[in-house]
Amino acid sequence: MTEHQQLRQLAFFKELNDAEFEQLRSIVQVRHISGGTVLFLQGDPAQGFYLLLSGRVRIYKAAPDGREFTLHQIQPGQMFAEAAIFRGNTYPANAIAEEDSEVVFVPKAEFLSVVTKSPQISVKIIASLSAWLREFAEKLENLSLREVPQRLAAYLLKLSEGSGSSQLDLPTTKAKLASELGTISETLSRSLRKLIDSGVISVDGNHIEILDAESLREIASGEKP
Amino acid sequence: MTEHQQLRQLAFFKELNDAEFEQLRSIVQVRHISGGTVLFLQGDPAQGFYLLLSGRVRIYKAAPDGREFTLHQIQPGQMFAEAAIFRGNTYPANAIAEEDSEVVFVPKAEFLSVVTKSPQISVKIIASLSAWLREFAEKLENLSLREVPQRLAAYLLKLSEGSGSSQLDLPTTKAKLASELGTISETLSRSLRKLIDSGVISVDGNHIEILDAESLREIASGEKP
DNA sequence: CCTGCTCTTTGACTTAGATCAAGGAGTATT
DNA sequence: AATACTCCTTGATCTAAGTCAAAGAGCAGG
Repeated sequence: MTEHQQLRQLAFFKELNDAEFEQLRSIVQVRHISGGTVLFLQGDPAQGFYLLLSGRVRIYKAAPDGREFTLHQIQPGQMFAEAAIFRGNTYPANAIAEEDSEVVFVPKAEFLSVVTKSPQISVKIIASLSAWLREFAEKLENLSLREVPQRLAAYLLKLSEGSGSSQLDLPTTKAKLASELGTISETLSRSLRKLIDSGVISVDGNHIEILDAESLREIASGEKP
Repeated sequence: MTEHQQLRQLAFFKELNDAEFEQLRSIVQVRHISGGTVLFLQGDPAQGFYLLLSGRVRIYKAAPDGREFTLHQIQPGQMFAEAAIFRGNTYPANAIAEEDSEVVFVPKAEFLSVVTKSPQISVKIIASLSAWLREFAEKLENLSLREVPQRLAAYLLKLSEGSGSSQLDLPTTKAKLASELGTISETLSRSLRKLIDSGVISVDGNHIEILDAESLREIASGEKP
């Protein structure tokens, strides 16, 4: 597949006409990022935003003592850091490639001149920002109003709904998952153990099977302590 | 001031030409909301978004047991619930008028047909969503990586920067502030007491004076325990 | 196969902050 | 001025979850 085709397939570019597409294509860069590379750090001047083509990128906040909170795991096809170029002049979080990845980098200045003329692109941006917002609102709700076992149960249910199966594979290490749930690996480990011991799930490495979806739902909704 | 003038002054409408303004004006409704009225609840079908003209509206998440977390206090001139009409079909949180308020309600369907044609409006929406996103990211960082005294110190500093003075007035009750900081009034009360006892601030009702901004900054950044 | 990794689990302990309970303190209502 | 509010503070516990420490489990490289 040529780079042209690869770009054209992205949801972001799909609904553009050829002229708009060529205009954007001329300003973007495809970058190959090796696993472990930091794309940007919180506070860096925001010079553009990204679209993930392949691989995995993690967006996270970090505390001075090394603790981290994962805001989002970017999936191929998603854009990220788009808010940074519209408000404030710095990235509001850190981004790291968790494995070898390909990204499209869209420089800020050139993009802004395109976006003000193209309602189609604006709508894409708006949709993406809205999705982020919804996810963040949910994460805020989780952190402030729900405890770890509840968050874990909700996370597992969501994963299994996504795959449409009671079998699921954790997309990351458990340590990373803990950081996404706003806790640490030890606490996650204990929460998983509780679920295992009460017969709700079974765990083999990163593979999990939901044995009692009903109970899991009750735990997620807070009905079950 | 006529309603026409009042609307025209809103940042949201300011940069539109007369034709665009009239088009929008014909679809929006100005509503008078008395204090304590719930505008919408999480899960309600999203029929439109709002602009706050006057008064105060609080956006919050609620737990079944009555606990609440305040996502945002809307200030006059700001829009809210705009994400709801672009992604998902329900409001993702609750909204309540904290005092008598005037809002502009913009119905979803009519607005969507306007937005796809107007890059100016799109950019307004994008800017607002980006601002929300930044704030939510900061709140997530606070909840997951910082403890209550740190959050409180950062909040006070922000307020005083906003007013450009070491004197400041809390915009809400302390109970509401606690809910915004992700804690409860008892804990907030104790955190304030610690700051008072160490001579960093003085408190008289809802009025606070920052006596030692340097220490407050150190507490906010986590240098000082 | 051993050695040294990283990731994970489990146990013992500590702690920030929530909960429960009891008063104040200010303000409005009668 | 007495009553009844709402809001706030303080004290005494309780508990979820973080910290510290150690050991198991799986893997990669020599």
